[in-house]
Amino acid sequence: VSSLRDVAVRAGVSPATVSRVLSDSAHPVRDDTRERVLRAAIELDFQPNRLARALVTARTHTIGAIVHDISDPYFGEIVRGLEDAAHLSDYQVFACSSDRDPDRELAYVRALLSYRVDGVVFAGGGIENRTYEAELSRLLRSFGERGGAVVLLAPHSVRAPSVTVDNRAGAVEMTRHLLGLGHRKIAFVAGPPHIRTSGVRLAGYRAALKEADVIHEPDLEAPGWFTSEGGAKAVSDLLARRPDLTAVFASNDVMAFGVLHELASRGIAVPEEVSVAGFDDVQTAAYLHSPLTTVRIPMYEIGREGARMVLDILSGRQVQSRRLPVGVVVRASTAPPPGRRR
Amino acid sequence: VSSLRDVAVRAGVSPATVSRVLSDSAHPVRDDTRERVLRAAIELDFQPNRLARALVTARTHTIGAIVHDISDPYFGEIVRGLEDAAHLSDYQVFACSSDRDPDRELAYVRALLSYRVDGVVFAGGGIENRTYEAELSRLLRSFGERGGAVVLLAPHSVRAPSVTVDNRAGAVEMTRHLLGLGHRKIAFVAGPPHIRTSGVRLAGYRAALKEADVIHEPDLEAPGWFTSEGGAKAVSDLLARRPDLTAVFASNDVMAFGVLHELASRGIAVPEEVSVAGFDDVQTAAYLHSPLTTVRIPMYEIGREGARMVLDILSGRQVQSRRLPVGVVVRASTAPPPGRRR
DNA sequence: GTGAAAGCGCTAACAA
DNA sequence: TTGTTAGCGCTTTCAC
Repeated sequence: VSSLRDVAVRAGVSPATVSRVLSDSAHPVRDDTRERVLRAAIELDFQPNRLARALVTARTHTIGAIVHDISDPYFGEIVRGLEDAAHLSDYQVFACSSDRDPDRELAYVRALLSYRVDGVVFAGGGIENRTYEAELSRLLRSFGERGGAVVLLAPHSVRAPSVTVDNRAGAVEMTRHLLGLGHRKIAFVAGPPHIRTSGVRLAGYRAALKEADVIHEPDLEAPGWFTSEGGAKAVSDLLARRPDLTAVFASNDVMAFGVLHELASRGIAVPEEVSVAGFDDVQTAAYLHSPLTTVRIPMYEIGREGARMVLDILSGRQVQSRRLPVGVVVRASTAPPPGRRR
Repeated sequence: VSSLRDVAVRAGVSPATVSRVLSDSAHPVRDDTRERVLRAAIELDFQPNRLARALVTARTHTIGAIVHDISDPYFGEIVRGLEDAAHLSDYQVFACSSDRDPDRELAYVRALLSYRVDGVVFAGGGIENRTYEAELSRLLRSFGERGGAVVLLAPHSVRAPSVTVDNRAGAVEMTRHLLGLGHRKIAFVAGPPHIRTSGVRLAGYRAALKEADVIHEPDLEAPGWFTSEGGAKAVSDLLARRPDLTAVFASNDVMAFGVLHELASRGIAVPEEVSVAGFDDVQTAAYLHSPLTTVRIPMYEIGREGARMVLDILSGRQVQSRRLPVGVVVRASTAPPPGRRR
């Protein structure tokens, strides 16, 4: 528990000199002095207090990441990417799970600002809620004014540079894939209604149907809340009102898992009787019994680029929002509908 | 970007008074003074600087969590539990993914200590490596001396209070389950050899075999590194040398996913031809086509209890290591071996 | 019940 | 090249 002062005393120099050596400043220090300082620091097992440093430099070397749920593999991957890139530049990340609750999210943002994080990254789709959006943009405005970096990794009401994918295009592409296989009764399992990403993916599905002149049938849509349980529930509701469906497009993989499970437990064969598609390409998606056809989102890269963008902003570099590619990965869970099989 | 000083000026009081009001200290403050301070704080949108506070109180209200990989659902769940419990007491958590690399882990620990976290939680099994273990215990000793709390959530060389499960018993129980079904050629897919948890689970498997007087055959064991890819690789190696195996016990679920995938791609039916068991009961385990029989580890609770334990230590309460229950969850992936079927 | 002053551990002018 | 000084924003004695 020694301080820089102790090191100074032991090395027989002033605290300033120690600081210069240990924070390798541009200020010149004679080589043998440097040596002595270094030796003293090692002997005392000195660990600089980053709080004290941050207090004067106004840089904490920390990034806050707001995610919906860190235990959701989608966010796990993103945070891992963030963390790895941050670590390379000696940054630490605070991950905060808001559970898509506006109040909890705001509370976390306030806490992060109190800790004077250098950057805040929003990994999940923004919550659609007037007061939340107003309050958040107010908080972030003052954060930005004092030099904080804000980066978005999904559709959001806040205006800030982003690293995103074209969710709409991904949904369009997957829907086309299913249409191309001959499906016409394609059900859609949506995310939570108040999350922007949900709406964007849904819009892509609808657009692709329209483009193909397939009538849009509202009773083929059901919310699945981006959870496995929700996906299972959704498909059982869908089956109840539309036993004629031949494909289910779950707008994230975790829901697709629930869908697959529910179908299996009803003895419905995938893809022979019903095709199932997901979205995200979460790690385990490829390892299912019937490997999941899905839209691949480069989550790790999104996180990594997000962290890099934060660091770029902080070092005054100009940044531009980026779009990372998405693409359908066809695996075994989709096939032509029963009638059409050759 | 206002400071406590600004609030003081606006409220017409001294900084000390503002501090007393805002950090609700025991020190008495007249009600109307308090009012004025509160109002001024709101008007200025004051956000206390927690770094400055931490510098004087020597408490940062942060906990560092060392995990092997935050994108692994096992750790995702634990971190979520940690985070939720920490959040309730206004604590934030830093999650650090070490990739089971001793150097990276030590680097993270040093960084956390530099940030003066109040507690460090080791979520993953300890790495077996002399220098690592020595250096780590040295770091943690001084950390403990200055009031830091250390809690372990898995087998570890470091000595500290822990929240763990009986990994050995879990492995024993699962092996017995398989033996009970009539299996005798039970393969075991192990975790990374240098991680303590791997060894403990392996020991449980071996002990159960011995107990049942089944000869222990080393060629029925293969390392799977706690990853899906590793699991897939392991089972294909196992199959090559032991085509007679009738069950595979993967010592974590993620590896079991790889095992299931590999078997499926070879057209081997689960559980009809080969039974598969996992360990952990990760979220998606229940949602597979053939829901996985596994040893349930209460990950969320482990994390939650871990955070509580840290907080207890910090508030000077006496803590005792805890054991949380484990138990086999029988699902569809296990059944009697082919010959024995009635 | 309130304020003045010192100081947490560090960095950054400014002098020397 | 080194040291002295001031101060980051807060809490906490100690007076009053």
